[in-house]
Amino acid sequence: MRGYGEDMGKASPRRKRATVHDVAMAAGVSRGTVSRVVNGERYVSDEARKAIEKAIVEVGYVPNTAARSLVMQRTQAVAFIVHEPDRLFVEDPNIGEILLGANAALSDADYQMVSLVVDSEKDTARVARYLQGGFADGAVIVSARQDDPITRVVERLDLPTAFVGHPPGVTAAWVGIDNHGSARAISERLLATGRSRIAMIAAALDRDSGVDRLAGFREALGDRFDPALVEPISHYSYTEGAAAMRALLERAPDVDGVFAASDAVAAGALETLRELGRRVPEDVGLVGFDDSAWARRCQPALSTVHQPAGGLGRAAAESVLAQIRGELPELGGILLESPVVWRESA
Amino acid sequence: MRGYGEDMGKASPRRKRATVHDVAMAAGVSRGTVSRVVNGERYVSDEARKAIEKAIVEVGYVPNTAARSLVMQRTQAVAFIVHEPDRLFVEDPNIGEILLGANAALSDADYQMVSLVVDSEKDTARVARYLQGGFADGAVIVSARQDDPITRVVERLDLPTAFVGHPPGVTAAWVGIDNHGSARAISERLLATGRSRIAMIAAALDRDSGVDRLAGFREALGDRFDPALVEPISHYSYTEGAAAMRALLERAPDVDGVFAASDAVAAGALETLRELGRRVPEDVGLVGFDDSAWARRCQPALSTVHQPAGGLGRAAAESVLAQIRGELPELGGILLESPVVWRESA
DNA sequence: CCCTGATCTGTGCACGTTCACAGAACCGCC
DNA sequence: GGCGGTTCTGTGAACGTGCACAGATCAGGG
Repeated sequence: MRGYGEDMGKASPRRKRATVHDVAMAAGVSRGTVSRVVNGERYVSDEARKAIEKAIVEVGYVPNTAARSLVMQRTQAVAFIVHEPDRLFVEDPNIGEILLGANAALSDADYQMVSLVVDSEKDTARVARYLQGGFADGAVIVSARQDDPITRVVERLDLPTAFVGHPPGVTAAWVGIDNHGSARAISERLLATGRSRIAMIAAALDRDSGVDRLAGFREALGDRFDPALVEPISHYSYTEGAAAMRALLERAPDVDGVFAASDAVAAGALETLRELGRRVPEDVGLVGFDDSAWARRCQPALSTVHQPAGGLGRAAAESVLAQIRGELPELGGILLESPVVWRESA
Repeated sequence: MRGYGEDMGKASPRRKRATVHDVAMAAGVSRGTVSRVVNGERYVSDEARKAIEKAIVEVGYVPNTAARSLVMQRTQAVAFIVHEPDRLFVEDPNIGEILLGANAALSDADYQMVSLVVDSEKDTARVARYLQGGFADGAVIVSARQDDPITRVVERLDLPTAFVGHPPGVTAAWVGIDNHGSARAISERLLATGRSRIAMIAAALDRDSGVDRLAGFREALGDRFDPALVEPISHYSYTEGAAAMRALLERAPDVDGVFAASDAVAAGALETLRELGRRVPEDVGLVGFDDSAWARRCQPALSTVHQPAGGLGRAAAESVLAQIRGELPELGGILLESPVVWRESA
């Protein structure tokens, strides 16, 4: 099947892509005019426009993104950076929804989303290099830690950025929910149902969300706050939640209310409670946080705080887009509503 | 810290990035030599190499990706395309793991992963345009449907591609599991535990996975297969699973075994069984498919088929990378092991 | 008849990189 | 000293696009 002497053999491994020049040739005009049509500018005669539009479909022209972004100094792409241990990325239902929300906002604005999972240090270097390579016009960053190298890179490049959640010490734009207030609200209602020995399984205290939820809990309980009834765990995970509940019951068998820092944690706790024969909500009231799929599927369904995950992603992406347009980011961040949802578990 | 009136005003909005030229100036050599150092070629004197390496960190040089991909005709990026209704993307635990597996393989090869969620028709057009724009050197495609426009675009561009799952009529590379064989295996063991009225909740019959699982079930049951005991649903979802189980029990109250097409479906079915007072596994044996987080957390834990989701993503990505290197894709696809896992539910 | 302004079109340059090529410097050897 | 080979370096393309600029054409008015 190798072609004969006809210069370029037929069935070449990959057909050369048509350029703006080919379109110009086919339409009998110059590159500049084609460029004007493609970018929808004024000052093009109807005749030329029609000929060019016809030529475009004929030769199958699609603009070369690399060339365009080289000359335009922008890529029409925004990075979605999630900084989590791999496992959690899968487990945490919020991240998927945040991703979809951000993706929707970016799609609407005709931007691409490049998602980067950074876990190991090697990944950190790779992502930093990538961002410095100028491959993205902005970044949405999820669950950054304190003193995060990625955060530093982004700040140094002063790339349009929005964080989901509010990493301490960062001045960039962020969107989030009022973890403190919501935690207080759900803890207060737990109190109002007549519980007296209320514990908390506090997770992710290296993150603002974890710290704030604990603070809200503490504030709600006031004098009745007992440090011995706080069980800290490292991640928002089911298994750690189950273990923490077990530890808590050993230490204080008389607990009658538990605020778990997330629905996954609550689901784990619920499992332990069931194993140890405690009825929920009769013996122990249990509440979670996130309003994820867990909450609705637990038996009994969890009372929890509704987290507008999709909205967070969308808002963060929109903030990045606004900054790309040259607008200044909102100072102090954006807070989205996160109402308490009451179900059967408390 | 701001400089004085030296031409370029102080605090300029964005500092111009250093180019290969700046490095050459600083090191007192030419562009070509810098390029050779950056790309690790031979024929560079130690002296020049040292001076250039020093200059690179001094001026903070990072290669411009757009310029490089323009001249190299490749982007060092692979698209990860997931074609699902948004909700399912979040619910389906496999997709997250597939994504991570693919991401890991691509990272190892120093490729970027661009993830594209296509749901609406608008998204289809956008993604097609994106791929035609030459922004990716290859594509991993998850859960394509029959007669998928994206599939057609990819074929037309003859872009290095690998599918996760085996869309009918597609000749490109794919990786998957033996849905047929695994479904048969788990159905046979269900039979072996002495069940006689065995039903199946069959999902996603517009996809190869759904069709194959049903076929495997049918083959295992042989003469005992009863079409009236097959309840079809459209997606692998919890809620549909719950509803299907209800319908099944109304139609045939004496079922004593159920093969649900996925763990999520099984979890829904389990919920219904519990509500209607059937004990699992005593009254009804129940098995799922996927070995997702659902399976371990159900009460009782589900017997199921282990699906190596991360491995599928990794294998698909590696196939794409191989094709980019110019190797021919494996004909007939790659099958990964998917062993049956026995737990308490059957 | 020329000038002014509006509309439309073509051309050269720049973006930052890689690659092919030409040439310089050095070595050892006849 | 000349010569072939190896090692090293600089230079001019090219990749495909957008943009600034210079012209071209045309209409209308003094």
